[in-house]
Amino acid sequence: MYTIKDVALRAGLSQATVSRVINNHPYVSDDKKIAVKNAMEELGYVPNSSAQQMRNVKTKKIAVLVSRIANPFFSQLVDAMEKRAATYGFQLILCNTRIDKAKELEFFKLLISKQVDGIIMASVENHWSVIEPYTKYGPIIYCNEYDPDATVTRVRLDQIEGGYIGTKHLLEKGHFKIAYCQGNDSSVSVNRRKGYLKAITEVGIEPVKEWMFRDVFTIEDGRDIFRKIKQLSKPPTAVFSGSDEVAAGIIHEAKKHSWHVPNDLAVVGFDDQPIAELLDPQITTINQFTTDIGYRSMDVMIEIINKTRINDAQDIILPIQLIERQST
Amino acid sequence: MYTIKDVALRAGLSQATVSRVINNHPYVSDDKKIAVKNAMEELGYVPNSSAQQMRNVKTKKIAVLVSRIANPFFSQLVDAMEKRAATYGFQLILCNTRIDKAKELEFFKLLISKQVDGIIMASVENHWSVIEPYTKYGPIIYCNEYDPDATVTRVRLDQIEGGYIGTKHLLEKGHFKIAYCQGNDSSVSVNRRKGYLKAITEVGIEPVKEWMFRDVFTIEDGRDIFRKIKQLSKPPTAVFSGSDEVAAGIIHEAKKHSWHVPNDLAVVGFDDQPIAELLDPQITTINQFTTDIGYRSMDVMIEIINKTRINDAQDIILPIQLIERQST
DNA sequence: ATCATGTATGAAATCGTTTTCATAAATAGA
DNA sequence: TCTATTTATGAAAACGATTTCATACATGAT
Repeated sequence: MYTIKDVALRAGLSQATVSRVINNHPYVSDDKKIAVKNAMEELGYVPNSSAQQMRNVKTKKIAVLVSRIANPFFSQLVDAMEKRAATYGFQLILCNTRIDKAKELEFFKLLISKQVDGIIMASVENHWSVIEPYTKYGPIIYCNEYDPDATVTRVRLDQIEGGYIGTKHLLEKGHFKIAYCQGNDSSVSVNRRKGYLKAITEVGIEPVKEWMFRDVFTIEDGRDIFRKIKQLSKPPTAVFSGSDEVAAGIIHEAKKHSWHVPNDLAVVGFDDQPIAELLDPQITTINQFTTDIGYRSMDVMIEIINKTRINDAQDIILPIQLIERQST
Repeated sequence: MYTIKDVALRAGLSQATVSRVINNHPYVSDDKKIAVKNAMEELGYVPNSSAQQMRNVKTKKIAVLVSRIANPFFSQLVDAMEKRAATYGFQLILCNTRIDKAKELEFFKLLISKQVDGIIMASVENHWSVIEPYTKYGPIIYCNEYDPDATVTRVRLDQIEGGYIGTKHLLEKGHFKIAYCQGNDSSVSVNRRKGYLKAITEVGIEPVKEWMFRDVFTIEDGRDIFRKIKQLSKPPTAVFSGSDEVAAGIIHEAKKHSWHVPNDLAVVGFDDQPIAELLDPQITTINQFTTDIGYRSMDVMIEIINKTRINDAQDIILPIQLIERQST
């Protein structure tokens, strides 16, 4: 394992000069520059990152918090983030919080101990008041999560609008009994519900408690939802589900019980995942332009790290779009 | 930002004693131990990782190379790896090689510059002879990739068997004209093809060049394959596709062109992804037990890092299983 | 009482870089 | 020609931890 000392020795120069070449500082003559580069090449020398970081060089690492990378929405999002990060020479540290508050907090240690230059929170479990103290250790931004209290940049979609246009679409299709599924009480869910409620109350419909489902995340959860709906004395005729996975579960189970989608039950998904187009019937869904959110969040984070942008309480809102297919 | 010096000052002790408490070394009296812990607590002190790593403390980070995290097989695999890594206090650095040899080599710098304790290669682009020189900088293992030359631990599935049982299944269903799809020439693809060829030649069938498709990865590629098959003067009656995504593309496009699956065209997938169960018809596929490969690889890597296992040319082979559904 | 051993602590060296400071040579301006 | 500035280089300090070395006090055996 070679150090800068070895390179200096081999080039017949001082460590300082080698360091200057590495960080291409001015005032190094061309011949020495070449001598150093040759020595580095010959030894296969790569600077020890820990030593560099001790001198306040950036780690070029960014932690990305997601609840679970196996969720296609997140894996697509992270894929986009990684792609953009790589073009700037940054690495991603993958942090699965698994919807666990304590686990989420643990990851902030990466910032305190200077293992990362910043944190992108693509999922957030804790309230802002508990996250805020960590901001003094480095930049934290929100991605796809919205907390009005958070005094940092929030790259996100208008989830209220998402809930609104999805529900509105069902209303226009003639449905008045619309169920609503959500995961946990994240800002995303809360805002989508606001949109849903806005749409139905606009036309004078009261929300029905039995049609509001919580903690619905997976395909299997979707199947459960269908079974529950089927057992209701007054079942809804449409469901606004929180994701395409849930929608797929509902639709698949409905077919198994010989319900016709959309005639017996209309279903709206969310995310426009590949599966939405493949299922029979194809799923009407809401496109979140995942790749764009990923790119944009990473751009913002890198700008903040490079100090070409300040991290204030600012919303960057990206568009959202209904894609009508066969499930409604 | 507090340092060990601040903690020492506050506790009225030396840095050495504080360090001893952090690394719980023996020979520290209980009262001082408590004093140090209180001081650390009060200041919210977390040791600077770079400084620790300078003294050869482990980084507790492992790089995972995959071709693309958005591929559900990889995101599931990485999810499992992260879960297991977290229980040992390790973080994952996500490296998307995007099937690029140069990009793959870049990631080895993480090892040379001591930013990670080891590398798990869940995809490999370069030949072993170019990877081998990096092994002197730290442990590298293969996961789900098989290179007989590689003199490191390889956690993998018997892909020859996978290709064999999938093809055999089609033969038993009465198909003799079986097409074969693969991605690039990775060890996985090469071995599966061996299994495919073994199965057909066993019953005296000659491989047909027009039925061997390459560079097939995505749902869209699957659709292409169907269109190509449809145009053939002598089309196959069955396809062994490289993944459930490809299978889904083929099946979906076939339905669109009013071909009946499996009567007009039988399709075998690979991976047993969620989609395999949701599609109509459901996809007959081969289960790779992704979670198990992830867990096992991470166990092996951590054992090697902890020096409780040596990293020799050893194969750890996990089982593989055919799941018969409706597409065959 | 004396010596060996085990326990407890701190001063200072160390890890591999970057940066400051000092100094010397080269160039430019008068 | 003389001074001021720019260019070029190296010695040594600094970053924040861990570890070695030295030292001192207890304890126990003789």
